[in-house]
Amino acid sequence: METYQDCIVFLLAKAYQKAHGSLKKRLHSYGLTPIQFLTLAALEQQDGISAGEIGRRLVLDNATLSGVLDRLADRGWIEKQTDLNDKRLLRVYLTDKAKSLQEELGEERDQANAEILHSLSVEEKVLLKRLLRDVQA
Amino acid sequence: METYQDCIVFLLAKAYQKAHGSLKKRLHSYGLTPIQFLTLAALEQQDGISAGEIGRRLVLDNATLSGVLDRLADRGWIEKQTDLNDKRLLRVYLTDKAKSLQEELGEERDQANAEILHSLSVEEKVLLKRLLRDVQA
DNA sequence: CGGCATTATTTCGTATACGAAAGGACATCA
DNA sequence: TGATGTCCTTTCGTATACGAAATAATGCCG
Repeated sequence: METYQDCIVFLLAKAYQKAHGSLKKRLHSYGLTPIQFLTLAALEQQDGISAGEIGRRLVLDNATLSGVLDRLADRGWIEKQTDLNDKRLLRVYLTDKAKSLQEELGEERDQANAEILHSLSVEEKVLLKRLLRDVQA
Repeated sequence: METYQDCIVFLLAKAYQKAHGSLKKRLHSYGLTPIQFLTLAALEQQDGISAGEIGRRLVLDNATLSGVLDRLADRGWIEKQTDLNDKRLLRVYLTDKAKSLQEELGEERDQANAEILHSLSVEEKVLLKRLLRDVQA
């Protein structure tokens, strides 16, 4: 008989739960959540993109992102700015604070990744990432 | 340079997001969410276990489970009953409605699992499940 | 040019998540 | 037996998620 333990939704949920918790702890002292961190990471790749564009890249609902950006702005990580040519667009820019902590945060992310995957071999780590990408696609 | 796309937290989040959405759609006509479904599945393995025991098995926070059980009870899927020998324990029982829909729901779960993993070979499906269990451990 | 579909964002309602505190019940030990 | 500590559950505050409705701005078509 199939049980909930075999359900891929359960397995993914629990693996994500653990991974999320691991990164969350490492970011706690910065006052950032994993999602807020990912939002900053998207902006590091391309600063000034719009809210909608961030949502597309991170596959985040606009409704969710709206609150995330509010909190990031409140705490001085980003600045929101309406595009002058198209006033529908909300452009988002990293602040100096965010830029100066970029490297430190990257190290926390690397350490979290290592911690989460510590029980896997190098080949398994690569394989898992590929399989997860295949599932998403 | 490492990017957010390589971050295991991101990959797990997005794979989970997709899997969760797939099961969610299939359960929608029953008025159940994936978590509520998993809670019923845990009770199918052992009816009458306590709220805390469900939380341990599903690795769900008690605070979360409290609301989940409320909604399941409101909608007639379970019955809550305080243990007479230890009044701290809240024992949870499936209703006839839940039992009668058990098989149907199992089929929805199987179809969701198949849909989520359709791009993987049989070996890859097995492998992914093992890797996810290793990550959790 | 004016009406209207389209696009971008926010707001709302509901449902997880989770740390922490609160509350009641049990157990133990002096 | 009574004080204390522990266990179980709920409540509270905050942060995702997401469908759907609301709002605002743009673009296009007649």
